[in-house]
Amino acid sequence: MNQPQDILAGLNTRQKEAVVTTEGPLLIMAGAGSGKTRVLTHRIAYLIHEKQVNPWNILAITFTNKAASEMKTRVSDLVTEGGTDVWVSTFHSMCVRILRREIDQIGYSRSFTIAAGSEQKTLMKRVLKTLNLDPKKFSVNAMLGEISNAKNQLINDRDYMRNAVTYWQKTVAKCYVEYQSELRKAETLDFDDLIMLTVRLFEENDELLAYYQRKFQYIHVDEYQDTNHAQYRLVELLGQRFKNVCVVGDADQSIYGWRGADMSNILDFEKDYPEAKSIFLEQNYRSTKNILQAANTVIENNPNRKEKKLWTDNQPGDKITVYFAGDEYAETEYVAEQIRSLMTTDSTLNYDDFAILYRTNAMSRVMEETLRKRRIPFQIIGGTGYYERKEILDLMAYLTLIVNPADDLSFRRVVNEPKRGIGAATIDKLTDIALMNDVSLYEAALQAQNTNLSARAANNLESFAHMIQDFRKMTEFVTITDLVESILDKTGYLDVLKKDNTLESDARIENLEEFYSLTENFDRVADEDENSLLEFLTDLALIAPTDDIEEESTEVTLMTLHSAKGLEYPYVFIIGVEDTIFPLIRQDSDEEDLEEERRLAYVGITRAERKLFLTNASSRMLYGRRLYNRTSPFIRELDDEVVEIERPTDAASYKTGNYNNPFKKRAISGTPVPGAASKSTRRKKHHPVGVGAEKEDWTVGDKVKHGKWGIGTIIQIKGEDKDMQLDIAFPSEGIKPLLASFAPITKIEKE
DNA sequence: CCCGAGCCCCTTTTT
DNA sequence: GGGGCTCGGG
Repeated sequence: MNQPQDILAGLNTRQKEAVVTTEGPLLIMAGAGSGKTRVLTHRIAYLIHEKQVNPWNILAITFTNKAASEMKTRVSDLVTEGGTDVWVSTFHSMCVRILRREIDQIGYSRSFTIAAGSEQKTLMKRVLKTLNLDPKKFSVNAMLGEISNAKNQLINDRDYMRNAVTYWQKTVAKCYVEYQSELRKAETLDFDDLIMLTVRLFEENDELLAYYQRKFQYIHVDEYQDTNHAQYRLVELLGQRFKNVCVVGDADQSIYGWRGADMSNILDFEKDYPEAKSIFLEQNYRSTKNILQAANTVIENNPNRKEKKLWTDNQPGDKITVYFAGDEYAETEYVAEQIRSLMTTDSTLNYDDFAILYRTNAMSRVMEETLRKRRIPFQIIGGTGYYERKEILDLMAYLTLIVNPADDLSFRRVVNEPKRGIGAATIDKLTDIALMNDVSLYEAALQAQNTNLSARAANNLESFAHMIQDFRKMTEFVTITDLVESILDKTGYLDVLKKDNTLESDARIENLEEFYSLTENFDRVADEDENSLLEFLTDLALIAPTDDIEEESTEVTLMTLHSAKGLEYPYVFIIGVEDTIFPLIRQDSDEEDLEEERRLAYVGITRAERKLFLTNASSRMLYGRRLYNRTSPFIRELDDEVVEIERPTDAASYKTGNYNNPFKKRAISGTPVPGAASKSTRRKKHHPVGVGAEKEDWTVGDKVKHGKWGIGTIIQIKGEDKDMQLDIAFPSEGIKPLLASFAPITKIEKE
């Protein structure tokens, strides 16, 4: 079986070439569905089998943990032994693994914990407060975003401070320094620290770097188009010695720019590695000709793009169905009905042959409702899900504090949860005490008796700290499942919920019980010798939404377009394909953002194997507001010949249907045909109400001045009062849909 | 110190 | 539409 010819069997010429080109830098430009995972796994197998490379000298970096474990399995299937010794992991997991061994060299504890999402926010909120900053001017999100960007650029807090020029930068710098020092004190790293500190570790320690360079003789990076600068640098450092760096990716699928991903990493690979070979995989094995043509014509609208054309030997297949619904309910009904009727027609189909994709998580709710009503089983991937629930976060904070008592973030979260008479005033005092003695809150609490705290408060704190101490001792000899059970019991957490006896508390109890399936799974495979609690928490922190997709389930899968990257389904629905929603346009969106949105559309379209549906609604409720959106330009960009349009047959819903024919060509790209606005929204009296620009009396044709984009013309008015939306054409920016109550605009008086 | 009511905010995508 | 936060009363 395991002969080299088997390893190359079934690969096309280009794929074979990519597999056997093992020495030196290699760029594999792999279009969607061109079999790149196959190439990567076969290449690794080939290295082991044919080139006698030790599995442990091979590194492969994937985008998600799931992709990593799949790759491991597939490599193991191809080689006789050693498949599991290959390092296959995500950047973040790899860095954790390295840091757990080495981070003490740069002064951190090796049992550091990881702060994700909501924890970072909580911390940043406190930072803003301590620095007395107006949260209206400096939002937690903006601040964290800026710091994340800096870290992705390998700029640490001190460098940032040194280089800060503007008031905004100087303020960010202060926050960055404070944020970092809090994390540091808590022996906690955020996601970006994992990469940045690993790079720092290597840059400051030649011997250590040399060790890992010798270890990783063959390096593979998948989804290279979505690497950021820090990750780029990490690969560069590791690959310097052997230069056997093989990167795989597709610039057209670069969709993580907002997260610091830098497409030029892949575009400039040949410059960075002058001796690099490039191989292009352009034959698609996944989709029908029509689907590919749709994908190709859409992506061709991106001006800044390297020419590339996917082709396939597959059948032309069905046309793309574009459906115009009246509102979001009609839209989801249509999707549900299609699934039902397709399954009736073709009995070989299963629910898991269908995926429903959307631009924002918020859009899953109506879809969810409809599917539930129609009794179609489904799973939702990602979103504000399980791991963001209060009770789960509380429980995880307990576990984190137990394993890392220095973690003040977790301490704060659970010290009075459930209520045990330790209020804000007490915590403030304790914080001062801890600060003065240079100890953690936990340590300060252990000795609360010897302080000026009231006897009652001190007692409460001490018994809390002792309880944590006891849990800490337990970890040495009980499973995580037992530990969790003990926490929920001894802290009284479960009791409080039980006594509450409301629908909500029942749900929380259920969620906590679900947590046991995680711990039990982990306990089953846990290594006796390792600090398994720490490992358990690390795994949870690094989990990606798609890691949770149930392979065996027979359910329809709902997820964002981002989450769908790398996946494929016979039938794909993309819902909410409307202007300003997909592409998602925000007030500061620019041309580059639009191109990334288009790449996202490309990713979405190419997920479909057999049949693609694009749906939209002429009116939809979003974030408590009813929006009236035009059809997405992406629909307009499709070739007429690969599309068939469907509209509601039911007269009632047709009434609210989208009157705008998306294929009616526009005078100038982005400028609507005169009269295209529906009658109901065009000429309405807008009475001055509210506080923003909606209190003005606007008419189509009015000239306005925008704070950022200068002078523009109103071309359409939708909704009224606080829901008023103005479409304004700016000479340099094109058309921007603005929510009047937020828009920084003023009317220009006629001269 | 706790809890509830009302107010306010926001509202993209995720390792 | 919904969740987090503040403020005021007990």
